[in-house]
Amino acid sequence: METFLKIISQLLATELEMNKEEIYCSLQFTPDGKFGDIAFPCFVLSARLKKSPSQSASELESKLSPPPEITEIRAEGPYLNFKVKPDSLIKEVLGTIHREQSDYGCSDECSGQTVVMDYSSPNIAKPFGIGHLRSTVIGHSLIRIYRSQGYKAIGINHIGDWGTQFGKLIYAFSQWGDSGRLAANPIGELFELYVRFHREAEANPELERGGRECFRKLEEGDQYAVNLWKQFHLYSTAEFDRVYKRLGISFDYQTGESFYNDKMPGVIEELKAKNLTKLSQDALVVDLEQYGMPPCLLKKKDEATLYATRDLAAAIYRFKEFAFDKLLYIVGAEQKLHFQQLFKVIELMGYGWVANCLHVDFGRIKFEGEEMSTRKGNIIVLEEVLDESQRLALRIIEDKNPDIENREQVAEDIGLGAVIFAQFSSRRGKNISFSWDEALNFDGQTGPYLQYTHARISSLERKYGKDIQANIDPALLSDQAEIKLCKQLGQFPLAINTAMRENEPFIIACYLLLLASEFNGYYQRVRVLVEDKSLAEARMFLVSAVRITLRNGLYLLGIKAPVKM
RNA sequence: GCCCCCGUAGCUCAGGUGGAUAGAGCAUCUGCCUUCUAAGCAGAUGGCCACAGGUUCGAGUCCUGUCGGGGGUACCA
Repeated sequence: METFLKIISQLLATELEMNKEEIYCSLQFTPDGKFGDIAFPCFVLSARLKKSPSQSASELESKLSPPPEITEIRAEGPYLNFKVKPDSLIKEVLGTIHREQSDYGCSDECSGQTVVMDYSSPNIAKPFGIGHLRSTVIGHSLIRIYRSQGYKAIGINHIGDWGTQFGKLIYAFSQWGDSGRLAANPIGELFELYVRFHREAEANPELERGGRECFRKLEEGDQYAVNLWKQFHLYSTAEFDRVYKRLGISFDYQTGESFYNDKMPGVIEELKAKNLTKLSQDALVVDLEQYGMPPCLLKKKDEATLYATRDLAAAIYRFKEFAFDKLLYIVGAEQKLHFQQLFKVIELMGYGWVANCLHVDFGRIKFEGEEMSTRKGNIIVLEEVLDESQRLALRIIEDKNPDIENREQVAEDIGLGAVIFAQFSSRRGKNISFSWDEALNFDGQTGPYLQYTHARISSLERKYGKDIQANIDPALLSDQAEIKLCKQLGQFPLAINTAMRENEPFIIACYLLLLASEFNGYYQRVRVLVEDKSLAEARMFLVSAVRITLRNGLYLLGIKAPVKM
């Protein structure tokens, strides 16, 4: 599709003596094919030519003569619309897809650049809750999206394994813990201790003091505290690994907060040397009052560090280590202020690269309207959701396609598809309210809908049983729906690019739903495997391109595309 | 109190930098499986885009205010 945009922008650039890139960017796809395929909005011309947009459009219409790939140039009000010759469209788009296969949509536009992403970041000693799902799947998807555009993408799981909460846990364990119970059911036991600590702390504030004291000891290297912490860590990462394996996610680095322990003193020294710190209420802070923000706390009055200290050390370390062109934090919107403070401090330290740091925020997940709180113990364990989703998928498979081989695996793929896709069902800024009904819905705008579409086309390919021919006669694909599908297919690279620029995998999810919906409408109405050999060949060429694109898109979202379901 | 985000169909959400008739899905109702997987398709119902002003040729989109919801606001992350 870019081919045609380039041809048109070249044509207009020559005629108007304007910048080609500028025109290229302003071109848009028409709403519904009624007005041709590609539109040039003439609003920008009114100031230049001192004419109304619609006047400019109609003048351009009479001046321009269409190149061979364009059948029609027409002014419609303020828009100048171009109609692409169907033959060219079909050959160009479908040809590209079949040639590039799983690379369709990829580009080397950003090769040579490095992006570092901080995502997932669950806390040890707690179950992997549904609250951490968003960061995990958005980050994973963005890694794949950036890589598809040529970036070297480095994924870091910034595990929450340091901080006051572990002091609390060590304290709780020292009071009520039991090694036997811990070994038998580590996460369950730790979770109970955590909840109990917060419950009892409400009546007895002494506990909070004990927790803080334990964290300070931990930071000082106290043997008892460190040993316990190591155990918690080991148990937790084993649990996380199980979840990540299931989701098909791996990280380049699993360097949690504790990794930056030995890097904090140097950063604090640097801040002091740059005269940025001061003592306020016995705590070591960077004052940000003149920037309208509360101070950034580096050390508590008991000398213990805070997460801002660790994030600061982490950012500086990452730049030294990876010399990134971009650093993304896939972290909930409630930490917005924290990142503003963090970035401001880095800026004050004189590091220009802070301009390339971005907090990619997202809304909360609420459970059927209720706030979820780890402290109070009402948490939805991700594995339970995945289990339930798989179970439901299995039930449907047994009902609809009982003879399928390895049904457990297919059910797992579908179940995961539903849960993961649900995370992309709205722009990331929105809060998501989790409900079992919606999470386990396989109808309509869902992952299984896309997977089902993919499986049906795969089934067609099996029935067809031959290799897809590339030298089809484009004139055989003359149905309006066929042209429309080609246009939609041609916009896939653009969708990926937009998704990357906006750090918004949702864009791809939307694109795929539209593609699948257009395909399903076509498939319902038009028979693909017809008697006429060359017609069947041509339709398979189209339909198979849809499958390739669906699979590539699902891959970018981190969702599997089974060939049967 | 102050700062940030949000308010579009009964519900969940789309509507890239203002621009061509406000769109999907779910739910409800009606059709479509002797032909490529009905996890599908076609259709119907459903909207003073929270409210009030303003900017302009043009506002769901931008500005101000009001109301309603969410988040943040120094020793949690």
